[in-house]
Amino acid sequence: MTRWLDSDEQRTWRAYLTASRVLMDTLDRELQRDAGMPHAYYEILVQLSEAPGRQLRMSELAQAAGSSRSRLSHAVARLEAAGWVRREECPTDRRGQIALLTDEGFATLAAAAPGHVEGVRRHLFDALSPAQVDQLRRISETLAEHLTGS
Amino acid sequence: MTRWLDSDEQRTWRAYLTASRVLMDTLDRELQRDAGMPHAYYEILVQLSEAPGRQLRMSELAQAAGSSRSRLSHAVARLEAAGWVRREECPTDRRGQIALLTDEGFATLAAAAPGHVEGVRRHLFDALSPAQVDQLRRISETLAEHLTGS
DNA sequence: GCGGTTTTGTTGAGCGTTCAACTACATGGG
DNA sequence: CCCATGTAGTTGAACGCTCAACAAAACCGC
Repeated sequence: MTRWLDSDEQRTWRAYLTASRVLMDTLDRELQRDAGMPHAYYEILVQLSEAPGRQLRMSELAQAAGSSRSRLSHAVARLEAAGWVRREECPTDRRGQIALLTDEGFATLAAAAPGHVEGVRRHLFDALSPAQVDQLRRISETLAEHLTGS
Repeated sequence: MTRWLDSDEQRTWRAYLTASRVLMDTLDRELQRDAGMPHAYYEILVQLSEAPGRQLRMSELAQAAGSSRSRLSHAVARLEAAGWVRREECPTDRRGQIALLTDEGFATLAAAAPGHVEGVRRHLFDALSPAQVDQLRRISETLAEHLTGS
């Protein structure tokens, strides 16, 4: 007994798929072009930059950036090679590693941010009315809660 | 003169990022587990299944599935190896290739569809009110038009 | 404390995507 | 007709992600 989508739902799903794919692809390409990093790496740098002391345990960083531990491990290896992040031992847990945003990493992020924010504004917010922005926020928050809850 | 995001916009953007990432990751993982293919490949099969004669020119298929030509080329190579798609020469354009959904491919798609649709319903539509579904449709359609227009 | 379980983080292989380069064919102006 | 330009599709390398396997340390009940 499959609960198929009615035609309204189908239209919604298709539109959502297209819009989110094109939006993400566009922002990802812009970021790669202008800052030399994919959006996932940008997210990691942002999370670190907002953390106290610009540092986080790998697990917390993974959670914050919405990444798997494995993915983060690979990513931080690259970011470390680029000189944007450093790893340190965790004093309270000998298994732990602390990822730390370097000054160079912070500078790179600061240089990339304006262009990226401009892209988000141009490609997303400029197209929507204030009411729609509000709707999108409620929908997204509901959805995020629903998805992480189950 | 960067037009930064105000705190409402920032909250919206973060929520959107999280929700869409988790939603897509979840559906992708389910599809990989249950049907042995990533969501992008599923999309390709769907597009072929809805095309007249279950076939499309590579370029049209790329457009329909929201894929680059290169990506599609690699993907169809895999789908062909799996026996789900066949390639044929195009009679009217000797550069052209026609991708054709095989019976086996159609059967695989038919087997995968109920589970996937159920996932879309559970993870997306079940969380939203009818009004929100309508809002999401309008937002997505506006966005898709805005993005492909520029 | 001891032994099983959980948690933390890494690793390597396999896969999918991107990008640039390339071939082959079509098209249109002179 | 011919050459320049554009279009269709493929290819290989580099890169990022996923998954399963793993080592090391922490935790916990007894």
